[in-house]
Amino acid sequence: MPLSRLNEEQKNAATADLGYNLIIASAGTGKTSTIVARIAYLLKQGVKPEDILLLTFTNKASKEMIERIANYFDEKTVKQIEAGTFHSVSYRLLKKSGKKIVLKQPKELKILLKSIYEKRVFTHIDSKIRQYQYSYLYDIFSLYQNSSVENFSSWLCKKNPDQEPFLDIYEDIFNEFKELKNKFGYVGYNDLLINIIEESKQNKINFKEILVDEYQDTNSLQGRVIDSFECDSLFCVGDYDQSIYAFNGADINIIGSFKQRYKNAKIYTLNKNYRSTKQILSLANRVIKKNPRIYKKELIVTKEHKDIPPKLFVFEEVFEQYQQIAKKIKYSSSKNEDIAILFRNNSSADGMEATLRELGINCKRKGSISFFETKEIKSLLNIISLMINPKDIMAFVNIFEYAKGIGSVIGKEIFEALYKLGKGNTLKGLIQPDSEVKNPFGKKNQNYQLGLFDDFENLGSVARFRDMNFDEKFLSNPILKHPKISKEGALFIYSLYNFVKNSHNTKSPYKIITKLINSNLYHFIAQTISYQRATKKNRILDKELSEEIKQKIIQKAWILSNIAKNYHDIEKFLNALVLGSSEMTEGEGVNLLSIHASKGLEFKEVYIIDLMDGRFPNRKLMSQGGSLEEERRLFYVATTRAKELLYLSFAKYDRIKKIEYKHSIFLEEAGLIRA
DNA sequence: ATTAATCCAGTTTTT
DNA sequence: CTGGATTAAT
Repeated sequence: MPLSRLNEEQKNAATADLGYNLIIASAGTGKTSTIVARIAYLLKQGVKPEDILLLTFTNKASKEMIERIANYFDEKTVKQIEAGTFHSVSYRLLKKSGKKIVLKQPKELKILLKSIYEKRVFTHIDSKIRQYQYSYLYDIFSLYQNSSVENFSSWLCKKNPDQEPFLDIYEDIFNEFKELKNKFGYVGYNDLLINIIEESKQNKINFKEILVDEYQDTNSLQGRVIDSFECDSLFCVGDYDQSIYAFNGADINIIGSFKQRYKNAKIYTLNKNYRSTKQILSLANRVIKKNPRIYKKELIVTKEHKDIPPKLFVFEEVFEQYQQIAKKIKYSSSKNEDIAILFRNNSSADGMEATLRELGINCKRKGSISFFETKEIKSLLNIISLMINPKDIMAFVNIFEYAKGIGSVIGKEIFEALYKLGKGNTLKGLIQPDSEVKNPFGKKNQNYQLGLFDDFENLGSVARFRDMNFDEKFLSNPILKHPKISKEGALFIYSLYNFVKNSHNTKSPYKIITKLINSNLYHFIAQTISYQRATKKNRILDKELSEEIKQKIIQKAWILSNIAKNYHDIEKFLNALVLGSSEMTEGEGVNLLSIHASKGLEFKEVYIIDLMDGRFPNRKLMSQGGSLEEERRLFYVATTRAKELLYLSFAKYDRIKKIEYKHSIFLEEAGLIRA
């Protein structure tokens, strides 16, 4: 049993009585083992698996813990434990209550917000004060939702009184934003949490115990999610010094005030470090000591052997740094998988990766832009989004980017027309238009005063498409009367029509993607993308190259269809991608990670690179509400990832950006450089 | 007025 | 490489 492997303090925590328990677990003290053991203990005590809720920071973390528990219990039992991130658990619970949910990426919701924002006029009384740009406004609103229950205006006013003149406009924008999200059927990350709080108020969701990993990074909204379940037993595990998500509303006071907030709360502390060598730990502690303390911390080292001191490398130039690190890794005796390169900003990753490649070293990186963000995959996903949610105007307009002669304006007009023809369902409007509606383009007749004719000046004649071999039903769709649709545009709509007709009843994600890949619609899109990419600066299309690119595009599409094989429900498939796609990693070999992404992981050999003042600590962020304490915690997290070998490095000059750098202050605090 | 093409600047951390 | 702004073409 997992309990037998624990030390005394871990065992005490894992077998704590039901109630409000907070476990302060410093880096490397066996936090995961303790959670795993706790769950095993609960199951052994007869708690039903479906009454256990495990909340983790990433889906990967919960998967790993569940797998470890699966070593001791049968699969069926383990599978019933409700586990995942706050967001994915909320999604599943909402889904259980039968709601239809279509998740949207923040990036897309920002575009929606932008369209609302641009209709507003900001007048400046004082020319020095400017309104927030839409993107920042979105972020600040998201931060507000995550950290406060008061209304947005007063929250923002407290935070930045300068913005007072715009508060009413902001308020108005977000009201409309909410309306539109409703209208188009969009749900964002925060909405998941807000909705589950509402839901559990109405229908109480019961758990015997809720376990929360990385408790130091919960924010107020997440805290309210926990409280909304009104659970009598909590098992929260965290470390004050590893709180690194303040930008997302994470509030260390949540962990600090645990005792005040919960009756008869008990606090357990794990002090024995099993991960790192003495010298690595004392370096980490020297730095973190500069931060104010809430709980006392005395780490006890258990690893006495192989105590190699951490080493600092200083380079003249950034690129030289990457090269030398790559070289060092090449001749390292550690396996590539046991090595990690950590950095504060993702911008360090590209240069480092390229240099590693040059020496033939493989590396593993988060699959960020690489796969799901490419046009060929995004267009597929947009089409699928539209199939699930025919009200999805953004997916619709994005798809029509690939239709010649149809931009965002005409795209929207077509959408609105189909919306009318299908009584709220654009796909129905396309394949089975309401015959009552003769002219779906009604909006323009609001301009009587301007002397414009109602409707369009001239509805286009459908006769222009007579020679295109469209089927009769399609040809009779009033949508084709839009005067600005060209033959090519009509052909594109026809291919969408055919695809929808053939697959709107298909439920299996794999089948639907297969149909899509084989459709004219996708060929059209793949063709367009490949032409774009094969067209050089001199505007000449390289036919051979475009054919090659097209094949690659189709190959990628097949990869997506393979991923889809793991799902039976198309809606769940799509939402799972939104909830988890950023966690996917690509490749094998040396781990290339941002410090944020390295949370919870450990490696035998760790390199922390680009330790320059300005970059780390990130001065730009600190000026926007970040803090040196938070940056210091980041440094602490980074150093404590290392088990045996820790290397730190920086460069004095960046040739490309032409910036001279000083070393990071943390290197002084660590005693590696004299001030 | 809308779309398509072209050029330029900028790049934080995550669900 | 992308998002945004500017410009040319329909």
